[in-house]
Amino acid sequence: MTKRTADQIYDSVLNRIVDGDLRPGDSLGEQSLAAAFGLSRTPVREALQRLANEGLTERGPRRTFVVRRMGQAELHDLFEALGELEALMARLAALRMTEIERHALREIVSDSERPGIDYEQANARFHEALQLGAHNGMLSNLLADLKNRTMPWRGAQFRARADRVTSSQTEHRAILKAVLARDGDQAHLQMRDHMAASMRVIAELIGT
Amino acid sequence: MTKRTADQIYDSVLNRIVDGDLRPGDSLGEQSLAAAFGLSRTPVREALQRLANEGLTERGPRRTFVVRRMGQAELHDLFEALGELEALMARLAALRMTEIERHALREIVSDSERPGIDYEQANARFHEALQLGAHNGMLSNLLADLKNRTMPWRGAQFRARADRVTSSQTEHRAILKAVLARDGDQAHLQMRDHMAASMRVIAELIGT
DNA sequence: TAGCGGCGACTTGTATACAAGACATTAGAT
DNA sequence: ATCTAATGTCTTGTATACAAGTCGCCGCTA
Repeated sequence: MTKRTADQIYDSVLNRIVDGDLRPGDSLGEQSLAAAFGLSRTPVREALQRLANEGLTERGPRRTFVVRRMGQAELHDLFEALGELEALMARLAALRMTEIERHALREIVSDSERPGIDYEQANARFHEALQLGAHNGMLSNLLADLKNRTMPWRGAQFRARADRVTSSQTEHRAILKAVLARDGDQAHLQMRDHMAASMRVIAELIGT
Repeated sequence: MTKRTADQIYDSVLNRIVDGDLRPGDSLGEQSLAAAFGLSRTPVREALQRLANEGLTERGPRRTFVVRRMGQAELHDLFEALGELEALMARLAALRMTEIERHALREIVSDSERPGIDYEQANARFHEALQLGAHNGMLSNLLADLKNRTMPWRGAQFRARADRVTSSQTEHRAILKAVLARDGDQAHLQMRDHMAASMRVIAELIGT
């Protein structure tokens, strides 16, 4: 598995944004980054363009790339769209999942309630299972893209989920029940509420 | 407005895909394109990467870019997601549009029913007005992205709309009515139906 | 003949050099 | 003093050269 240096730069810059090492508004000069990585500007440019296409950076003063500034309004807009798409995903999963997929989903929810489990990981598996069950590749791509855009708030997401483990589990159970019952409307509704609740907690943490 | 050559290449390749000049599966070699445009590989690379990020190309045999193959399944998946987001947009517009925006939307619908109007353009204006009224920048970005992905079927879209002008106008009126009544649920529903009907006609045209 | 290994052509990946544009600063004119 | 225009510097945009990887092909071997 040969790794292209452009990908390494991409990962590194992304991590620095997530960790708060690079703050919104910070300028990302090509040559300074190239020097920092000991590489040429070419792969740096490629990485920055990818980040811009994914909405994490934007063009600044001299057409430089800067870390995108995102506040409460952007967070709200993002979750409004993300919530709707996740709700669609849940509806499709309820209607289209195979028996095997339904069984796997039930297992995942059961596992996630065992004490001592890494809930962050369990949550990810739950959403992935639904995504697979929705049988819509385009939707999966979109969701991956939008989740990428939540990266700058990853810290807040993590803290929020820690506080919300119990209620989040309850909501997951409600979604699971609707999916197993093949009730698309109910799955849609429950997922919308689930995402809205998540956003509210994150927004509170950000606001402070 | 200075035009970067990379943008020109992007536009040109995109148009060639839309026009069917470049067909799905065709290989897009960097140096052959560079030679064709009389430019160097650098801006060509940038353009191809943008196209790949927007889902119009994908990686092929020797890590070359090839025009992405998209059939009925992809069209279905795409419109499933696009329809849901447009429906969300309509709902938000119904709830959030200002009086000025509502008035503008009404004007646009009225204009679109005048004989001899360019319906393609009127339709675009209708959707743009709703987009503005939804007051969600992230959603606008997503919609722009998804509409870009429908470009390969632009010919079919055009023909479909020509056949559907009358029914499409009726649907637009229904959406307008719901939006003016601030009935979010109804706007959502009507827009979903509108998009589903559009997709059906396009799918038929493709199938032949 | 089937399988395997190396050679070779062609592709993308990366580095470096040069061109061009944008912005800040400053000197000059009114 | 203020507005304007030129200029210098720093940035990105583009071109070219070189490195490295991938795939097909041919010959060799068992």
